[in-house]
Amino acid sequence: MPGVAMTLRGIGNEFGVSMTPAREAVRRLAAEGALTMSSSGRISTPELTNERIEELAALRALIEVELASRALPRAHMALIERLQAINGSVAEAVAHRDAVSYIRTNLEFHRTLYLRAQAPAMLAMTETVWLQMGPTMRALYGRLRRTEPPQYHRLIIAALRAGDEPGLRLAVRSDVTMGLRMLAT
Amino acid sequence: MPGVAMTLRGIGNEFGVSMTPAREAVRRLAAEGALTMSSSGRISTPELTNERIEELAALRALIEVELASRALPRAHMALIERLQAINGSVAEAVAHRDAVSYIRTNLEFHRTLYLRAQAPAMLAMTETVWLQMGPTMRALYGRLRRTEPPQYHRLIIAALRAGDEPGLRLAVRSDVTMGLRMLAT
DNA sequence: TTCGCGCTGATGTGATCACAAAACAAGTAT
DNA sequence: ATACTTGTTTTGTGATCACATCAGCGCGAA
Repeated sequence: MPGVAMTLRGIGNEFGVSMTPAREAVRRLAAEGALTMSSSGRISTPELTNERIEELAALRALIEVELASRALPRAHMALIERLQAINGSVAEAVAHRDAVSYIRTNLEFHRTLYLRAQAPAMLAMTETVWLQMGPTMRALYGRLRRTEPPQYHRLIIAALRAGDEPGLRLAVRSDVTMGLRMLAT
Repeated sequence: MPGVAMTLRGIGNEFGVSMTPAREAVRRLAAEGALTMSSSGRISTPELTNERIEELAALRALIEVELASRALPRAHMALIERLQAINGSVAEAVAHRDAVSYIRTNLEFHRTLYLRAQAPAMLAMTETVWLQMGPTMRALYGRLRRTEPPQYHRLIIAALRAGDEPGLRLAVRSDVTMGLRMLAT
């Protein structure tokens, strides 16, 4: 949950290692914004303000639209079929109201598409943004009551199949901003 | 220089500390892409391929244009004058053929503008990109022989003064892509 | 001369410890 | 009842050490 505090010794014990590896993992995650370190070094999951959520959503929209656009010329039939299969898992997670599984499969859908863009630096940046939103997404999707799968995923697949670049950009932008608009209170 | 290897003990000695703080700093920089770690853990500065440079330039163009656009409504006279002063330092660095000073003042110009956007996550992403290009920029600007200061900085300032948002976007995009086009061989 | 092999030195990793600082709790005074 | 203070516990930091592993180098054979 956002704001939860953790200790290095606790993390080390949880994973059966000493403080040293726990420290390195925490410092790295903190550098990526996935964890927050207070001035005195205390560790906690980040609590995002609404402005921060809006900013991260804007970053996602910027970078992921570009990634999708770069992936489009390389998107063959096999990829589209994989995306459809993953989308089935997303729908299943939504039906079961499994927030964690929904987040995982949803991001896998996006990552599978973006991998085709052959742009590792952009993908890494996007995944950093995802990581920063992790606790907040989990907390808010958990209390969310929905049964319909994400509509924009179908639009993304349709645009890929048609080779429609403007349509793809719009679909990805809509999927990202709509998915996050419900996060901001 | 890109590709130069470093050791934890060497870094620790250089800064008068033990291996532990050196390790944490290196791991963090590696997580941000500012350093490269081989599969066996050896540390070196990154050697960027041309594709990587193009990708990072595209990221800069995407995010920095957005940052400039967000800073525009908040750009008052005092900020524009600060930018002009910094631009004078940039011109001075170019005249003295001081590559390091040029990179520093050039980035300070951009950062000063983007700070007004009130978008810390975007600024952090941009600075991460800068960090990744650091060694490459230094190596290639060092051998560069130029005497004229960056032309697009004047365009940025003019667009800010006129409140011209499309012009500002174009000027920033041009400054970023032109400045990096000379990096790709 | 060149390729392969074994060895030695160097390097990163993880554990443990001492220490300082911060957080917490309890007790007391107002 | 509340606020302040003091003592105790917890927590992160940095240093040091043992160890496994890898890179580099020299030696020898084809």
